[in-house]
Amino acid sequence: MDKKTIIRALERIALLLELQGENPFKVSAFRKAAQTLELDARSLSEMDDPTKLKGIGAATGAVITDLLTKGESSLVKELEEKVPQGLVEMLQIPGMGGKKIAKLNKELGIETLDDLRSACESNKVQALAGFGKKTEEKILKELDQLASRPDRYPIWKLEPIVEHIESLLQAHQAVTQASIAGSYRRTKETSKDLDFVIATDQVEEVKTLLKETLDIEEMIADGDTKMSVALAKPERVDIDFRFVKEAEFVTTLHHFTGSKDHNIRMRQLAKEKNWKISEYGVEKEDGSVTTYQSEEQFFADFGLPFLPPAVRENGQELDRLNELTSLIQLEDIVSDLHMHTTWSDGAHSLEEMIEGCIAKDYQLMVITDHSRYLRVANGLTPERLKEQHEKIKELQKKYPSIHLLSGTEMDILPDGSLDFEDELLAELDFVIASIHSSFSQPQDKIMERLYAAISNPHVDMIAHPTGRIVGERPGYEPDVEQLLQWAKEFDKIIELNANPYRLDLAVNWLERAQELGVKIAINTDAHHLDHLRFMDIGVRHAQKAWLKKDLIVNTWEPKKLLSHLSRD
DNA sequence: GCCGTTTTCGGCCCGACTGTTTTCAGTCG
Repeated sequence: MDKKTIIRALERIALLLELQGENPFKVSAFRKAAQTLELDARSLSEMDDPTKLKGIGAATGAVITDLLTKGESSLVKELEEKVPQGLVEMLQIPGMGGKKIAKLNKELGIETLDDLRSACESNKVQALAGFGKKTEEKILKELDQLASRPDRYPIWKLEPIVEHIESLLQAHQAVTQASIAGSYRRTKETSKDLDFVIATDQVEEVKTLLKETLDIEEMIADGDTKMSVALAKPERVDIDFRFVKEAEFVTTLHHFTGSKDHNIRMRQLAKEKNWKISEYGVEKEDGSVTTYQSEEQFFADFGLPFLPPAVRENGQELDRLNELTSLIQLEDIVSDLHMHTTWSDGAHSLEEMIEGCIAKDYQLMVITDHSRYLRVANGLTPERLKEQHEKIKELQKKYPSIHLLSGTEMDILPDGSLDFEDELLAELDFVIASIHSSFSQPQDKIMERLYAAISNPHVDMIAHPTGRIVGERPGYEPDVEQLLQWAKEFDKIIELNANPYRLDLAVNWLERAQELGVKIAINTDAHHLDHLRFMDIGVRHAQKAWLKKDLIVNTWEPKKLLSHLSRD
């Protein structure tokens, strides 16, 4: 019996209880018990008695004991028999929660989505107390859209929408401050919807601007302090706008940035002081309400250092305050080790990329155009690579303020060989190896290719280690644990590719890399000058894994990095 | 269902909006 099975059982119970219309506090007690186990760093065998944990009581403890001794839970079994499977899907319908679903099931015998549709079509639903004509119409409409709507959107699809709306708001005279909030601000790799917090005294004007400018498919809610819309284009994504007074902006931003678990911990902290946090400020013991100029001030009022949005995830960040000083920050980054130019498939010349990196105050950069195998990307032949190497040497004289390194992003070929000879690799300052082809090979073949690269003494780094595209494709699915072990063994760098399409490695693997002490580079893989800004997203992604700056080689002074690279 | 160094009962984070109601329940974040 492993911990995951127990966690899933407790969550399943919570879900089934919810669908029975049970007391929400009872439901959340099972969810909390699941979370208690989840957040405990220990494995099941390392705990003396999981039923003694805070948040686990008689009922949840019995489930755990059941699973440990009998391998199954009688409560799960009982509920599975009692609650029709079809009800679970109904929770995906906006506006439908446990209470309503339970009522539909109890009063009308509805068990499936099809049952629900026909009950609505024959107007049986609007006859129920608490339901009405509008609810019935809405259910029918949502049922039609259910299959076609993705439940989460990847960060790279949302980014242009966020940029557009932020610039729209910032340009409007009635808006004093505006910011994205929610999971997007916390740099989750996917988000369910977008949340904006807007400080203004002229709510109607701002609402009008948004209504007229955005391509809105549906108004979901339209109140004095909140407007919710479903965007039609470029994605059918839901967006919430919260309107507040200037003074309340910071507490509202904090509130809607979340996460929910972070807010719960903050509210508990407030309660210990007899304070109360709401989006409108912090109510002190004497009833006065404090508002803040910045989130730094807000946290400082609780005696806390600033917690970057990216770490405000499960509440445990408040137990890791001593790690914040070593946490990677954008200002720590002094180099970018992976980028392309017009020599292969980049959009800008060597000089333009160099000037772009100088503008970022970098002390070191590596030009890493593709190798010859990647014909679609105009990959460099050995001759052109040598020519580029000479050119970079010349440019170094012209740009003394930054260390220019000559590198390559060399393909690991489908047969496991490398695209360049060792002799040529030995001449380069920095060698990246990566996979761009034959993703569907079996895992052992993929691992054979990766081993050939990582064990080669001239290879310095493996780029985008899994080849995934967030929300789009899983990549070539290597055995990442094994890859990290090899990286440790051969002392090679593993990339965190900061391009929002990739964010490769994912957070859980970055945590594992740090555990093993594997060196990491955060690189933009820029194919365009504008892509150099991805460093920010990459750093925030790294923060989600609590990566310490010492482990990240592009925080290192050029001297330290160069000595590491020339170690052999 | 779980918790308690003011509590073994009465809270549980808190507030906005909608739709159904004539004062509020349910849902959502």
